[in-house]
Amino acid sequence: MTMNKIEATTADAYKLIHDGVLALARAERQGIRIDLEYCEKKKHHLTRQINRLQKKIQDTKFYRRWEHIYGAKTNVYSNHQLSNLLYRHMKIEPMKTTVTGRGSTDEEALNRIDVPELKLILQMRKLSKVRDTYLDAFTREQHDGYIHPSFNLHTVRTFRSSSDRPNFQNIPIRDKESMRICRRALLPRPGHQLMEMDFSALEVHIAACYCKDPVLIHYLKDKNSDMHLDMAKQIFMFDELDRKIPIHAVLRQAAKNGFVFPQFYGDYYGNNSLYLSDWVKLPQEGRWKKGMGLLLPDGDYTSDHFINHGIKSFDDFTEHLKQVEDDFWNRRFKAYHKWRLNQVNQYRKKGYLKMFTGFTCSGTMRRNEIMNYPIQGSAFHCLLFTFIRLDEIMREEKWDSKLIGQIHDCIVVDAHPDEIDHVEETARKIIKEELPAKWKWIIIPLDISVDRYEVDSPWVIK
DNA sequence: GGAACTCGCCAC
DNA sequence: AAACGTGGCGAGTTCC
Repeated sequence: MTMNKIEATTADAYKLIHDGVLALARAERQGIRIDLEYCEKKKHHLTRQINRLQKKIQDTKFYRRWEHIYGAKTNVYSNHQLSNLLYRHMKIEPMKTTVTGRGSTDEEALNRIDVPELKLILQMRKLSKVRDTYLDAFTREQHDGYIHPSFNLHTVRTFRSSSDRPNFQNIPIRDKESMRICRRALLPRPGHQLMEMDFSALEVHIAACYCKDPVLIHYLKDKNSDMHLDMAKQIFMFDELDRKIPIHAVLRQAAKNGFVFPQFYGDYYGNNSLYLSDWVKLPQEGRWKKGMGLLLPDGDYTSDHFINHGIKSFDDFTEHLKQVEDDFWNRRFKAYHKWRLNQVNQYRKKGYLKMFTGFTCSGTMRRNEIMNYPIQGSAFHCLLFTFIRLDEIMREEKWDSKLIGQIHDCIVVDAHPDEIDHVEETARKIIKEELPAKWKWIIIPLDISVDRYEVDSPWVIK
């Protein structure tokens, strides 16, 4: 068989890293402006809130029981102590254990225990996370009002990037309150505005480039098709769903986060079943009774709907998802499945994996790692190339706008308002023209979505 | 008193 | 048979 010469070499990979390091170093030197005064004020404010919560906890019977065991060593931040208190002294059955076999005290576990004081502990954890991991890091790492996060290209097994001091790649966004508090601290330069350019579903597009699964390609190319909605129909057994209707969109979201993505990462129906039954608020033991769970599009409760379709318990639901999974890989995405099996076989034969971008993954890998590394790495390399080219053009054309960071599939720009349209156009051109010209293996058009923040306003989503 | 580990939790 | 990929980081704990 003749080699289809679309794959890059190790030398190409080296060049990408070399150019990438330089481009990222320039972004590091620019830095991100922070609102120091806000950070200090907010830290004080959070400290007062945390202290109030701590006092409230210390005023309870629960705390006195804790103190009875640990005396002067009692510490409400100690999960070790909390675990002993709940699972040894109070003899509560742990819902799950940590890797070392202790009863877990994470958010999910605490939420299942009917002790009101645990809500206060969780609230304290959330506030101290924001204060200690983010605001405190910003003020500690800042110099003249700018932080300069490092972007590393030499630390990650998949040849993705990482970021540290401070980590720019894990600033809260999902939780609205944490997002507001942390991102309020990050500002554009005076007269500028922040903008983000996100690749849309980048990893899935790259996965499709690797496996060339016609069904997956169709889902990505055809705007009228919707993979997550189709999976929601199958999982929740509806003939028709419309993503524009809120409750339908909720089921779509559940299918996406509770089935499709985990499956792509190598998860299996057993975990999907736990996640999804929890999502629709149905119990994981016993027979389901009428009137349980969320209200569904057809006006029935989830349990009624499922019972009508022959699913009468959590075990039935798990069995259903087992069939959905089987259909997912052996019918719907059978070419993707075949590619995954082939990846594993190739690795077993050769002892390493080669990415389309020229990188070699070697060392011992588990099955899921084998299937994920090339996709994750190559996806990031699309971003890195775009970042390098933007940086070059920015310097050539002497933009006042500055690249300031990158979050795996998203580029963050501190943009001058007069240039912002041009920045976006330039990025689109790179992605639509240069990238597929450089890498012929990109057989599905990539796209970006752009978010613009207001002039002189922080990085807060309305 | 510091290194290494555990746990939890933030992002993609 | 088993079963979710990649990171960084802070606080608590344990080890030396």
